[in-house]
Amino acid sequence: MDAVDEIRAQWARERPDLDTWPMGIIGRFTRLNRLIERELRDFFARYGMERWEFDMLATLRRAGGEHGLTAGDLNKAAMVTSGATTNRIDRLTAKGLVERAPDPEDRRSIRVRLTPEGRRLVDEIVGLHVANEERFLEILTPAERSSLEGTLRRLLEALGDTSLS
Amino acid sequence: MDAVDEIRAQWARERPDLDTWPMGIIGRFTRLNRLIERELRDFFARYGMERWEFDMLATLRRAGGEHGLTAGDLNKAAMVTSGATTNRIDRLTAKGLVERAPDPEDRRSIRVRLTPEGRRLVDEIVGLHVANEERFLEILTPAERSSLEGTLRRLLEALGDTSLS
DNA sequence: ATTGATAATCTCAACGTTGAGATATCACCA
DNA sequence: TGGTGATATCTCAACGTTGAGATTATCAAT
Repeated sequence: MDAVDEIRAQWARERPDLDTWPMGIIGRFTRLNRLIERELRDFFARYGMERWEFDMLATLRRAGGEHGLTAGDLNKAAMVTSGATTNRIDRLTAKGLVERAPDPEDRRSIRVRLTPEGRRLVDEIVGLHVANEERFLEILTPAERSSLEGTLRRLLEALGDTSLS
Repeated sequence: MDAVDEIRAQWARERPDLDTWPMGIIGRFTRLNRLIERELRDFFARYGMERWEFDMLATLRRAGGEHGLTAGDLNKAAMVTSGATTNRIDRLTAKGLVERAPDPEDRRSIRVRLTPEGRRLVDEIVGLHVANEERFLEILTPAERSSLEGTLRRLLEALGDTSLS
């Protein structure tokens, strides 16, 4: 019996004509996400970071290469508007964690690269971040983890989330 | 192969020492949630509503009773701060969908009640909302749905999401 | 080469939430 | 009964995102 069971019981009492089964899944996605977001925020706060800061550094780090990513790439990865990305690049630049460079292939674009300090920071934290995420999932058996992952992947594919770009 | 598989492949290339399996689940929660949020926003926009408006009306509707809920109850249900709730009650009041009434038992509190128009509106939309949510899940078999729901419930219970209050 | 359409980034006003503080009320106990 | 700490709501300045628009550069086609 969790909060979503309570919500569905309320609906069953007030609107017995409705079958609210989809809330049993989508409502739980929503709540789970909020709880995880809160935990992640607390986690990154311990390192003096906001979540979006880690996300941007991690996006750059895992992309690899010497040339960094364009502002547009970072837009898409973070799923925010271009104004927000400009602002975020400005702030990480002020912190000395990334830097802008001209894009040699397209003068409309810029390249955003990790500084050595930015790279050091993300490499230090990413392992701790994964270990922290493991905490939330440790009550699941290996079989449950694998089944859950497979189901989520199928849902994402069905919704068209098939590519980073 | 979805976006999360790509992300994990990037990490495997750049940091082969890391086992990023938790991202296979938590990363998918995050992305699934964002996609569902976008769909729900579009859905409610078709009825001239924001998602928070429906959520507040639905919270009041399923609670039942004549007396409505206090502002604090609505705070907790929406997981926002009291300032945001004051603002939202103001706006729904201006639209004629809810009304404030004094709380007979506690003069610090207020009671927020659906107006007849608010109740009519939420009763009209909630069925369509559930049908819309079904769309996202229709590719799952009944067995998968039930297994997924059970796993999510266990995760929520483990994270302490056991009550609405 | 020129033109027009498309694309990438930045700018900025408008908007909603946050978080801290103010006010009023309540519950409890000395 | 009066006092103290807790609680409920509202207020408001600060902040970050959005969405539209401006600017500059590129591409496609002639």
